[in-house]
Formats: sequence, structure tokens, C-alpha cells
Amino acid sequence: MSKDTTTEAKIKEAAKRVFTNKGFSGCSSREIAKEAGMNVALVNYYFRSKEQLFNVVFHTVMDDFMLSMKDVFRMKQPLETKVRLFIEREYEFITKHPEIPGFIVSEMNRCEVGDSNKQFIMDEIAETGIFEEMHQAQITGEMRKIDLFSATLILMSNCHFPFIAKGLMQEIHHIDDEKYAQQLVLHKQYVIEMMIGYLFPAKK
Amino acid sequence: MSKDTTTEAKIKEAAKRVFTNKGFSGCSSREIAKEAGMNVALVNYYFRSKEQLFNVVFHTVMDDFMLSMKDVFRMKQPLETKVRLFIEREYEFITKHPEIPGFIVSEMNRCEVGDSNKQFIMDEIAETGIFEEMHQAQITGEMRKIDLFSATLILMSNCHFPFIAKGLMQEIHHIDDEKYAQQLVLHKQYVIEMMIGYLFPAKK
DNA sequence: ATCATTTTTAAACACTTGTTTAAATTTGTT
DNA sequence: AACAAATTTAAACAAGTGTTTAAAAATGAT
Repeated sequence: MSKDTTTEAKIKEAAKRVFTNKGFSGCSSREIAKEAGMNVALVNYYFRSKEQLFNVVFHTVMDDFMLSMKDVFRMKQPLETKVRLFIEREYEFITKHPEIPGFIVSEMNRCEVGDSNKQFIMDEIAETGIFEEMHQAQITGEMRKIDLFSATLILMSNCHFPFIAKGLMQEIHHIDDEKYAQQLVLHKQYVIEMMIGYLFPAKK
Repeated sequence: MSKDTTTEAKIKEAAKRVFTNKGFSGCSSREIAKEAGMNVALVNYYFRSKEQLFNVVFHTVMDDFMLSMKDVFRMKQPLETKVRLFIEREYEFITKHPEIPGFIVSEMNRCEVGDSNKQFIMDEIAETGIFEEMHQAQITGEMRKIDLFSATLILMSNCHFPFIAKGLMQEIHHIDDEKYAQQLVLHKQYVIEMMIGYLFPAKK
């Protein structure tokens, strides 16, 4: 018996679809209930409030987002390979869920996001040992001596922005969804080349 | 007599402050009126609707955003210098108006944004002649042969994302506003180095 | 089958929202 | 000063919002 057919699960999945596309303020409990095919009172029955439902959804989205990232970081592979794989995985995951980076980023700028949802992201990634590896690689000279903040920001900028700014980029370049997806495949190669070339200069 | 003291101007400026921080759905006409110190009915009197007011504000923000960008592109300078100056100007402008890239990007993803607000951005930038310059530079080998889409996307990713993802990055790295600003100064140097190194490889 | 518990339904509630209305006030024109 | 036009004010309106309530229906336990 699949758990995804329970009322609670239906509401949660519907909420995930609606919240990730429209954000917390951009949709109503009634819209979510309609999306789930349920009565609006059930939002409060199962989740106590719209806010609580949002927190549950946000937590779930973050977990999914980080899960396969952590898998890549735990691999026994050279650091440069791991970074390449990380970028590949980001593009792959987000291509399937293009609304997620924008959702996470904008809701993280909202002060109403409950503190309990501000995951201890760094701790979870640190557990994989990736930061130690980066540190060592900088000592041996394999990796450019650049602070962790900038290293992560460079990677995230080039992996997430292309999806976050889809509307704007389509307007700028007058392209439709299909063409956009094609361009991103090519774009990924360029940014891999650029970032790897910069972060691991010794290979040049 | 400064035009900025008229009722219309006061409402517009207040709306700019509120819309850029909270987006269209995240605030109400009453909130904007309160911010302006005016009665809410005046929103409709002067701008006919909340939607129209938003369109006016969006148009203004886009114009400001692009104005100095175009100034840089029109300069009589070598292309590489122009690109450097462009990046400098982006960081400078957005440091003063950190809410703007996130605002533009997220509202551009909203289907409700009026088509009249989808500026013919490309045309305006093309007028500066920058794209011809880039094309020529690719022919002469000065600039990497990379399609325009990816070139613009690389530049925008590394200039805008650091501001858009402020909340997330602060959470990841446990840093406050002041420290974040400091890190961005350093980060700018890294991304200039990376992007210029990639886009203009002949200089290596 | 009976009863207890849980879930669902639909309406109600109090508040918020964008907009409209009508009257009061201010400004402009002669 | 008189009148017209523009602006401002405050209330009203209709619809939407998150939440609560009470009753009906479904499910679980014996």
C-alpha cells in the first residue's frame, strides 16, 4: 500500500508543487487544497497551519536537494573528479526540478522562514569530508588557494543561476523552453571548463 | 520644486521600496500607501491599479539597471577592459541596490508580468555595439568562441547570484551582513580573474 | 452489530485585499 | 470672490484569506 495515497501525503505533494512554483505568499491554502483534490480545512487538520505545511515542504525539498549532492561528495574519487561530478549532478537534478533553486533562494531571503528550517547545511556537507579534501588540495597546490566561501559561491552561481533566471534569459535572447534546455546542455560544458580550469590550475 | 514631493512620486518611490523587497504578491496596496504616508485610494487614483503601479515601478527599475550598463558598453575601450568595467559596475550598482537582481529575476518568472514590461533588452544593449565587438573579437581570436547566450549567462551568473542568494549563503557560512559585504569584495576579484581568464584566453 | 475514534465536509468566522464611491478639501482659473 | 477642476479622505463594497466549528461520514475496536 503506497503511502502516497493518504490524504496527508496528497496534500503535502500538492503543496510541494504549488509552493515551489509560487512561493509562500504567491498561493493560498485553497489553491493547495484544490491541487490535492481535498477540502481546505484538511490543511489545518493535518498540518495545523499553512505556515507549518510550508515548513514541512521546505524541509523535504532541502533534504532531496542535498541528498545526491552528499552522495557525490562521499565518493572515493579525486577531488577534481568530484567537483566535475557535482556540477553534472546539479545540472541533472535541477533540469528535472527547475523550480527548486529559485524557491530555496527566495524563501531563504524571507524573514518568515522558520529557523528550524535553516538546516545546518554546512554541517551536513562537512560530514562528507569534502572540505577537508579541498583544504588538503590547497596545501598540496592541486587546488587554487581561494576561500571556501568563494569556492562554493562560484560553483553555486554557475549551477543555479541559469535555472533561476530562466524567464529573464528567455526574454533577453528570445528563446523558447526547448531551445533554452538545449542551450543549457552546451552551457554546462563551458562552465565546467571555466570553473575547473580556475579551481584546479595545476592541470593546465 | 522637486518633483519627488508630489503625491504621485511619493507613492511610486514607496512602491519601489516595497515591491523590490517583497515582490508583487508579497505586499499589499495598503502597505505601499502606509510606506508613502498616503491614503490607499490614491494608488488607484494615480496609477489605476496595483498592477499598473507595479508595471511602472518595474519599468523604472529596469531602466536604472540598464542605464550605466549601457554607458560602460559605449566606452571607447578595448573589449576586455569593457568587460572588466562591466563587472565592476555590476558589483558597485548592486551593492547599493542589492534587492534588484532578485526582484527582476523572480518577477520575470511570473507569468503576470505585463508584456509591455518585457523590455526589448537585447535591442537596447545591441545599440551600444557591444555584440559586434564581441563577434569581431571572436573572429580575431581575442575572445573565446563561445555563443552569446553562454557569454552573457556566465557574466550574469557571477555578478547577480551572490546578491540573490545572500540569505542562503549567510546561512551556509554563518556570516552576518557586514562580513558578507567584505567577502563579496574579495569574491569579485576571483570571479573577474576566472571569467576574464576564460573569455579572453589569448592573454594567458 | 455497537460504540468509540478518526477523518471529512461544508459552513461560518474575522480579517485582509484591491477597488470604488461620495463627500470634503484644496487648488486653479477667471 | 465665485466657480470649476483636481486632489484627498474615509467609508463601503465584494471577493479572497487562514482558521475554526460542528455535524456527517468513515474507520477501527470489541
